[in-house]
Amino acid sequence: MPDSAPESLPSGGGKRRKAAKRHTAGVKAVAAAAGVSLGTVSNVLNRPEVVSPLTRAKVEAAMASLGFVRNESARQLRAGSSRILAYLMLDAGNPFFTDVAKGVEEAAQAAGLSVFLCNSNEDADREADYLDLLEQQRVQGVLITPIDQNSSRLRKLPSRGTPVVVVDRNIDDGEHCSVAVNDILGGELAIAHLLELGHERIAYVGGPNTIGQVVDRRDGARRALRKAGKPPENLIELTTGALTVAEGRGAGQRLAGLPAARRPTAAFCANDLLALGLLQQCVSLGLRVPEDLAIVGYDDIEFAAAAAVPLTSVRQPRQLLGRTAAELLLDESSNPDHEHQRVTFTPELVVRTSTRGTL
Amino acid sequence: MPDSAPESLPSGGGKRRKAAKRHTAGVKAVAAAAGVSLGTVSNVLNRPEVVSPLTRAKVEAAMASLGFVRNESARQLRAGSSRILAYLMLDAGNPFFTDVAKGVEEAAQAAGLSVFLCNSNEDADREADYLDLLEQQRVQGVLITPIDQNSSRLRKLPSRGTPVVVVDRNIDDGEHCSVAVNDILGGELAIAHLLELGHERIAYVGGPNTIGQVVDRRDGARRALRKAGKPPENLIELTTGALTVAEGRGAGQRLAGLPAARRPTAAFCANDLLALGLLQQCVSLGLRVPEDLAIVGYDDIEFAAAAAVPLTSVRQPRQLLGRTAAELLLDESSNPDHEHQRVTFTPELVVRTSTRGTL
DNA sequence: GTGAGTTGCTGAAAGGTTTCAAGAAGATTG
DNA sequence: CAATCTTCTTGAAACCTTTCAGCAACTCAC
Repeated sequence: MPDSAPESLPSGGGKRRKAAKRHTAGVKAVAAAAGVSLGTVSNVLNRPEVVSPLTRAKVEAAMASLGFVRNESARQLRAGSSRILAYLMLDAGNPFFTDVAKGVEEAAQAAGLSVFLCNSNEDADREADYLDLLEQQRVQGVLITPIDQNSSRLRKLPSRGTPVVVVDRNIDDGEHCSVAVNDILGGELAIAHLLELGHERIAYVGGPNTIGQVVDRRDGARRALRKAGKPPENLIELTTGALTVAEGRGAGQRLAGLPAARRPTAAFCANDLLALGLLQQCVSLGLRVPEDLAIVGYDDIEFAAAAAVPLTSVRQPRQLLGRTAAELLLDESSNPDHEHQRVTFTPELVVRTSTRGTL
Repeated sequence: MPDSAPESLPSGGGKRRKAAKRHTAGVKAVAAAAGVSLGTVSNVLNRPEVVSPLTRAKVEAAMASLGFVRNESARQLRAGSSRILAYLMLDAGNPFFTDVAKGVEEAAQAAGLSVFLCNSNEDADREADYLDLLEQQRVQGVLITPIDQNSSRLRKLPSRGTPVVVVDRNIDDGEHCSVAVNDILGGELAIAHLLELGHERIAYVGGPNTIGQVVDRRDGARRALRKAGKPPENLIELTTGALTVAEGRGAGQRLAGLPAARRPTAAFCANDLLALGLLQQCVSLGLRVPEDLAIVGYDDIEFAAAAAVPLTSVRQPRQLLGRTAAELLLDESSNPDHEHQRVTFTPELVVRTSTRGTL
């Protein structure tokens, strides 16, 4: 990587303490300092209302002066409950998922919980590692957009007491709730739109096929063709290795390299990152969008509207997706009568210049 | 929010268990099942090489059949160490920070640690809450891009044993390492470029001024003017409430509303999100970029190059920033001779159409 | 066949918190 | 003033793991 070299590593400040030793005072020290018992300190922490204002003040003063920091491991070990939710994301670099995360955070905050974000980065091993870790941490629950929805790990968690809600994917194995958007319908909307504009040869850009969304959107595309009475070969599949801008550029290269006669006149991309990369590459190789190649993306991320050619895209209710998922998770972990649910939202096509041309 | 309503909440699968009780087997149960002692099970977990292959197999079989999941709280309480780093981000929705996070994950993975991402979302209260939480969790260390670099909390953590590295900001209080890019220089580069193109009245779009980067980049801008012998009033400050696309659009609205005579001919934005919003709004209001308004962004996120008008931007070594920060943190928590360092990288101007026009 | 060295396993203690039954002190009632 | 309630506080047990000194059994050399 030809990135900037450090300009200076100079002056820096290795002043104080070296490798700091943990020297935190515990409840015991606080109790001694305040002249009360352990139980009382714990009460100040957990049930302030049962302790008299005077003692409480003493204890709080002691905590402040000793710099007491509650040891959450010990708390959780004894109390058995965690105040943390985790959202294991498919790709933290994709604005779609960070918007979903915002919805999750919103719901968690309302319930007084905190959220840890984990990024599997479309890597099944990392996903598995994180699932193990989160289970060992005994988090209150896990939200996940899985790369591998059939992972045995995924199915095992709930039966061992860690609730799991699957986000942006519908799974019906009776073990978790799931919240999704109808991806088949989304694919259908996209292709129906392109067919209506008169396109015949259409590329589908997406991959890998282990990702459920990629498959569903493609199946929706096929369905649209079928409904329109077109042969399935009219959908040309361009498989990518990931759902990223860089892969989109690669696909653009491949597409633009085809002789004009054989080249599709439109491309439907499994997400907006691919679409933006494809768009960028095609434009820079001299193809006109949408005249030479119409492009439809998926997700309608914020950057889609600001692209070189504003992107037609299939919009999903991102924050709502996250919020709903978190609420289901909270219900599962607090409501003894919880029943697993599958919630499905409906996507919506947003038409912009990349298919329709200037108005 | 006029977002899609649930299409169906039907069929769902409330089949199995309701609110699952935690019924995890512990080391004790495993020991009993395998016919060995607690200590041996622990050895299998932590020092597999000291236990004979035969016993190890028995124990592992017992673990598998009981579905043993190690309780990390107990482990950490006793062993005293956590295998987790946290990166507390300023804005998880900003691709710049997710790229930094990638660098962090890379370095952590190489060291066998996991990363939890937290999003303060430019909210000082949330930042404070997360800092408390992470300290209580006794994470191995905290990486943070602070919204409030003078927070007392921030300074207290290291003295209590939680190493902190400040990312994308230089602080010299002798309490932490920090890794940053020279933002003053970055601002200077941007403005020098605009001056060279002949612009006289230049807007600086950014805010709030509690964020260090916003201030430094502005100061760099001022310095460039001074060096060129221009009066400081030539820099017109447009203060925003956050560094987001939406705020950028708002600023665009304000700019475009000015009479052409008083309107700046160029705008330098504190980050690319603002720049993209500004660009989008200005274009949609009929301004031509760069003819009516030249725009320079900051960060050079992946989407900058794919924008309606490819964006001139100040590039920072994002992943390197994260990787370096994580490495410093690891050094701090493992090397007894650790000395705090301030590492500064050098930014680089990437010129594109938004200032230079078509070539 | 004795003593020293290995190897593998054991059992109790420790880590910091929460919980809970029970006690102490003070207030209220008849 | 005894009896009953309240209001606060207490101390020990429990949560699940890791650690470590020590023990048993075996091997090896002389």
